[in-house]
Order: sequence, then C-alpha cells, then structure tokens
Amino acid sequence: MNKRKTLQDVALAAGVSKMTASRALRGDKDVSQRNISKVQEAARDIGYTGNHLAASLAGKQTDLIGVVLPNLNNIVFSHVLTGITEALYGTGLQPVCGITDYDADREYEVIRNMLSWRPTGLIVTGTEFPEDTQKLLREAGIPVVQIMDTDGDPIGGCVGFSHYRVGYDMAQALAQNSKTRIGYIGCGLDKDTRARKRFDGFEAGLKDAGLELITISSPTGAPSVKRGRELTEELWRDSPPLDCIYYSNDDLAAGGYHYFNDLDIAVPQQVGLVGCHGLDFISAIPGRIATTRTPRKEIGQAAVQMVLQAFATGQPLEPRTQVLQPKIDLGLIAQQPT
Amino acid sequence: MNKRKTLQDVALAAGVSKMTASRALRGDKDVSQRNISKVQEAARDIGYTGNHLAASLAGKQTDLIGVVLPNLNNIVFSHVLTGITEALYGTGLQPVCGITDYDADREYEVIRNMLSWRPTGLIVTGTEFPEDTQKLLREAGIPVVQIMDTDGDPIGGCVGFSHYRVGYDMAQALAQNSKTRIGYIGCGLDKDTRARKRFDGFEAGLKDAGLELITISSPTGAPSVKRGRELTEELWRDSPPLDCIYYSNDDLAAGGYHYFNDLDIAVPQQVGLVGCHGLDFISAIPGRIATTRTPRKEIGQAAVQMVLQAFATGQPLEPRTQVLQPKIDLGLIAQQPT
DNA sequence: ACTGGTACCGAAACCGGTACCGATACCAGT
DNA sequence: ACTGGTATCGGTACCGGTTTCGGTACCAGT
Repeated sequence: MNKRKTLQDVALAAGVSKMTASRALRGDKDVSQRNISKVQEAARDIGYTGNHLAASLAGKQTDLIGVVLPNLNNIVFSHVLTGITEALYGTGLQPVCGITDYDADREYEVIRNMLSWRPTGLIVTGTEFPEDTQKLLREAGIPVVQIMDTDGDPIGGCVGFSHYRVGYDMAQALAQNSKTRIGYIGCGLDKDTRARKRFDGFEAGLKDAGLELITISSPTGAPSVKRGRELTEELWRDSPPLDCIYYSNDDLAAGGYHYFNDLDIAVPQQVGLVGCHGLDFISAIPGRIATTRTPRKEIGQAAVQMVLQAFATGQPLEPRTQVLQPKIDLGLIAQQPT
Repeated sequence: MNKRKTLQDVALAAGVSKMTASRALRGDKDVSQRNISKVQEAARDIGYTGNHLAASLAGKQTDLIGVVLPNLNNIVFSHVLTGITEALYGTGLQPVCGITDYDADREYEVIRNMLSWRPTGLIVTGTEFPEDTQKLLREAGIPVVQIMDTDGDPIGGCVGFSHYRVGYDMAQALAQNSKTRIGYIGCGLDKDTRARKRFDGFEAGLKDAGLELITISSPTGAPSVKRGRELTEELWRDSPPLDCIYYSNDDLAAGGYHYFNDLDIAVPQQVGLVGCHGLDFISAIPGRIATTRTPRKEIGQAAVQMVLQAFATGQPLEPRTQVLQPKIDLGLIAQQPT
C-alpha cells in the first residue's frame, strides 16, 4: 500500500539506469539532454517524490540548518526565525527549528536530537549552556552560531548584542532625563537569562547614576500584555510613587500603558514606561513607550551569513563575535522639560 | 576530521555486535542487562550521537510530523504550533515546520520537500489548494490533517472552524446591537483566504440584516498594529461617519483603538471596534475591542490527536471534520443602551 | 590503423543504521 | 540422554539514494 516510488522506478520508466536518473534529477553533468528530459518526464509521470533520508545518508550532507529557540510565542524569536528563513531562501538550505521552552534539559535533548539529523549548521540561542551541552556543541563538527546574546564566551560564531548593556544604557538614559523614582517589572527572569541580564545591567546603570530601584516585581511565568497590566496595577497600588517603570519587555510595558491610560494618568508625563525590543505595537502609540530597538531579523540574517561562510570555507568556524548594536528610543521621555 | 562515531564504534568499544548495540540503545528486548549498561557506557564514553538519517531509512519510519503554516509572524500560528508541540511532547514524535508565506507555489514546494523526509504525518493549514498540491496530499500515503478552516472539502482529517461563519455571526451580532454604519479594514486579503472568508461572511451577514458596508479598506501587505492605526486614520478621515469598524484581525483593531484613544473618541461608545481571534492584548483593555475568540492551541492539539489516532490504527485517515467553535466576545458593545 | 580525449552511462560499493532470521547456550521436563 | 522452550546474540539483507570508478562509443589527430 504505502509503497512510494523510488529512483529505481523512475529509471525503469525512463529506460535508463538508476545512476543516470539520479544525475538527471539533480542536474549533475554527464547526462545527455535527451535522457534528462526522459527522466524528468518519467519522474513527473509516476509521481516521484525523492527521499531526503536516503539522499542525505549517502551524500553525507543534509540541507538542514538547525535552529534552537527558547519559545515561539515570544514574537521576538519569530522575527529571528523570519530573518533566518529569508536569508536561507534560495541557498538550497532549509531551517528546522527546535523549541526549548527556556528549559536547560530540554535544550540538551533538542540539540542532541538536531545533531542526529546531521545538519550542515546549527544556530542556537544564547551563550550560557550547561557543561554537557557545551560539549555537545563543541564536538558537533559543524559550524555553530550562537545568537541574541554577546555576554559570555561563545563556542563558535556569535551574533547579537549585550543585554547587560541594554539595561545599563537605558538606566543611564533615564537618569539623564530626570527619572529618579524608578520601579521594575519583569516576568520569568528565573528562566529568561537575557531578561535577567538586562535587569542586572539596569540596576548597575542606576547605581552608577546614584540611583536605585524603588520597587521590583519579578514573578515567574510568561510575560504578556495582560500580565503587564495586572502587574502594573499591583505595583502602582502597593509601591511608593514612581515616575518611571522599566519592564522586561515591550509586552509588559504595553499592558502598563493601557492601565495608566484607563486611569487618565499621562504617559510618559506622569509616569514613564520603558520596554525592550521595539515591537510593532509600540510604533502604534508613537513616543508613549520608551524602548530599545533590537535588530532581531538582522541577527537571524547575520547568523545565516556566518554559517554560509563557514560552509563555503573550512568547517570549524573560529570563535568570532559580531555585535549588532540596538538603539535606544526614549520617545517623549526625551522631550520632557527637566 | 568530521568523522562522527558510528554504532559500529560503540559496538567495538562495548565488545558486542552492532545489532546488540543497536538494540541496547533503543531499549529493545532480547538484550541482557549487563550488555545494556556496557553499551550505554560505551556510547557515552566515545560521544556517540546516533544518526536519524540512517535509522529512519532503515526503519522505514521517521519520528517527524510535518507542519505547514503560512507565517509565524502572525502570532495566531505560533499558538497553533505551540498546541501541536505540546500535544506531541512525550509521544516520541517531533514537529518540523515549514513556512509558505501565503504563497501557493512555495506551499507546493514546502509540502513536497516535507514529504521527501517521509514524515509520519502531515498537518497543513487551510482547505484551499491548487490541483497539484491536492494531488500531492492525496497521494502522500500518510495521515494528512488540515487545520484552521472547515469551509471546503478536506482531503483527510480537518480541524478548525468556519471563517465565513465567524464573519457572518459577527455581522449579525453587531446588527442586533444597533450598529448600522459599519466600515471594514483588512490587510492582505489577496493572500489570506481565511481573512477573505471572514469578510465574505461578514458582508453576507450584514446583507441578511438589511445592512451593507459603508466603506471598505482592503490593501495588500501584512497586518500589524501600526498598520491598523494608519488605515483607521485614513478611513476615519475619508469615510462617511461610522459607528463601527470590522477589522480582519485583532492587530489592526488594536491599532484603531490607539488612534481613537489619542483622539479622545470613546471606544466602543462612539465607535465600536471589532477584531478577530481574541489575542492577549485584547484582554489588557477589557471590553473595548470586540472579537471572536478562536481556539488556536486547541486546534493544534486536536490535529495531533487525529494524526496519532490514524497512526495507531490504519494509515489513510478517512475524511473527517471536527469543528471547534469560536466564541464571540462583544465586550462593551453588548452592554450599550440601544 | 592506432592513439588519446571527451561525452555519456552503469555496476558495485557504501552511507549507518534496522528487520529478520538463524545460531547458540542453558535449563527444565520426561 | 533427548527434546523443547526461553533468553540472548550475531550475520545478512536490505532501506534508497550517491560516490566512485571503470567501461563504451565516437571522434579528431597522426
């Protein structure tokens, strides 16, 4: 029943050998034009689909690029994946992505599993890995590119930016714009190490400006706009007065915006809200929410370039870090009178 | 150099045959406890990774479930994929997803490519396919489940809801709640057939209520919050007065909300805004934007159930449609005085 | 006629596993 | 001692392609 057509069938139908059929379909040379069309025709006629498993096993090369991401509900990683997909389009390579859900054990399994498909390259998120995962990556024997984060020692290529510095710079910028009573709201810092780095950087930046966080709300769980609204409400109710709130991302900040908006509290005049990433919906309320624009798509593209380059030359891909600097957007906070 | 360890190496190191090593690692029976541990130890020692290519080729079975989605920047499909991933977790099966970007040709290529990896099942988005794509799916020889849309003739299993009816029902609901001067804003209906079906249903629903759309804005391009704001601004400026706007999705509606909010035009008292899907950020402004809550994650889970069931029994998966009814949420529109 | 080169084709080995089946060892039953 | 059953193992034949290498066939050059 489930008997799929094989190359042999094509060859038979075309009246040539398996090898000629193989070459014809792959566009190899050493095949006459006449046989090429005969084979192509035969393949179409009998509905031949090809078998990547066999081809990759025999050819010792897959057209797969493994991509390991923590989560796809976070639109940030969708953007990265989009950048990767676009950059890969037309190269004959194909991304295949694995989700770790910010879980180190699952990450190990996902990477191990990826590797067993013998991909041509691997793009993984972050720089912090447990020892055994590091070993896996180091011994993978294929180009490995780490993305999103440049704080830490990369194993192979590395494209991203310093989250610590994003936090630090934002703290300094806020301080320079007369924000003094600052609170923080972040979700899932226990798992999201990059959000935590931004937090750490933010605290350090404040400290260097002679300030410190007045309140910190850092529950577990996934960040969302709704969650941002709820946490903002709690914070606003329980905390001493604030003139600014730093959120672990734009989603939470947007939730805060909605809360204050419904209360007719002017944003950012009465309270400044600061997110991270520069997502689409921030642009829809221009200037209201400050943020740091991160080059997500570009990171994906740059990662692919690294893999491609390593692929074209020798395998190992020497450790090299490429920083794609994010850009602070203070919005209306920058224009307020001091 | 790039000489990866093989099962033979493991067998050698463990002092057993290749077969015993294979069985030991897969947890097959007919292996003594002593050999199991010897093999496992050897595998760990030499850093054996396994080779899915060879295993799947020989075993005539992969652990892959192909998932074909139009786009991942649209959070809706991320949710579907999340549902699929979760449902698959623990089954030993693994999703691998392909993106079509709403392009029929690319869709064909993606599916063809998927099939050549010999997946155990296939989940594709939508019911409308060109003839050759249909042929591909029909002859795939594996369980095929179509998701998101139940308007149309499914090839195998089918899980989703009627987008036509979502539009129709919303139109009726709005009419019943005294909305009469209604406009429409949608993006990319040329490619997004499901959004178009909602539009068609909406028009039909209005007509049956004795109404018709006063203005229609339907440009190409991807919908986004920012885009929603811009299009709303245009529409509001150029169109006769409206008391309600139906958008092709929540993102656009949220953009509209921001526009009116900045203008101090009360939503939904002065103008009702209606999106689709019931995304997180809608919940952050409770009641303001009406929407239709769609069970995205559940669709993904149900699709997996179908595949799993077909996998457990006979292969073909007879055509069967499962409707997961969405739920209208009119928010404050429902509570307005007539 | 013979040689060398080029264009094209096919047989066999192989990629790294698994399925299948036969072999061996050992023990209880008669 | 012989038979049959169970537990454990290994040899061999694939899976469906690609690589490698060795032919043919045909033509120009000498």
